[in-house]
Amino acid sequence: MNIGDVSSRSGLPAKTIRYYEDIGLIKPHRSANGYRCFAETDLHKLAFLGRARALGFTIEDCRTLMALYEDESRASADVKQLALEHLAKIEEKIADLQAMRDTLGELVKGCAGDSRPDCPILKDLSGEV
Amino acid sequence: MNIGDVSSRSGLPAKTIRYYEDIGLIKPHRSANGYRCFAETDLHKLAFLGRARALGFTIEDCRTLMALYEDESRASADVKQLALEHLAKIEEKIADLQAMRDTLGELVKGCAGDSRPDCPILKDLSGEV
DNA sequence: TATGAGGGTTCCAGTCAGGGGAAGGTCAAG
DNA sequence: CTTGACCTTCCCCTGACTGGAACCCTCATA
Repeated sequence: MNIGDVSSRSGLPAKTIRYYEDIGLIKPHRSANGYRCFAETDLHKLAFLGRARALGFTIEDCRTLMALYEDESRASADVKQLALEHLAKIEEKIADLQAMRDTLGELVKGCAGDSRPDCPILKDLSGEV
Repeated sequence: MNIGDVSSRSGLPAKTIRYYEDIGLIKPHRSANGYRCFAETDLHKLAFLGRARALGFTIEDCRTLMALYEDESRASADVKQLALEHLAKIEEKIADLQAMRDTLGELVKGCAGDSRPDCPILKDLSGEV
């Protein structure tokens, strides 16, 4: 397969696939004309990466996950720990964003949103509380 | 005030303050020795920026917000619109993260986390569903 | 007077995960 | 033979800083 085929079959942009080769996540062969030549296993890896990235794992996490996946003697505890750490980061981000949303929501609620200059949002930002 | 003073009084790192000058958000004067020389109004602006950034506004949003703040004839509707758009982005991010959390949470729940290799997390990532 | 600590300055490079686009090689169809 | 769709490498760009090098300024102390 050429890169266009893997791209459409994996859903990943060609740029992303080249980048993943660049950082050593995949190692496709080359055809005589210099084109990348992907096997089914490469496609499988790319799909794996796409799903892991969609769950928010970092590239380095993905590298570790792939290594675990390929290691038949892995302990599921190692996978679970990585997932739990990632889950904790997600929870933290959610909490941060919710705090922003709550504060901002309150400010928006108090703002008339008309043609007058008086505005509690700016008032809060400027520190006049 | 020197940059160290504004840094501790605003809570922003000196690096960040220099960066804000670089991109034109503030324009402190200079002393004879070349040091930045901050007035109270600069400190006030930096505090404004710090609060806006803490609410997740982008730098460009902050630029707009500051301009609105300094424009006495602004309409609060403009501020409110900016805030509402930002709020919508926050909501979207929260929803994305919650979807990740839910999926990942399910996978983690199903993983024994022991010394055996069998792992539903890797199974899901590899597409064997 | 030297010197050392603790400010300050500029500039360059790196972060993360790719995206945009230029310049050029390859291949199948008309 | 040319056109158009692919493919290649290469370099710069993103946001919002952060780290570090190399150098300057000021003051207190030995």
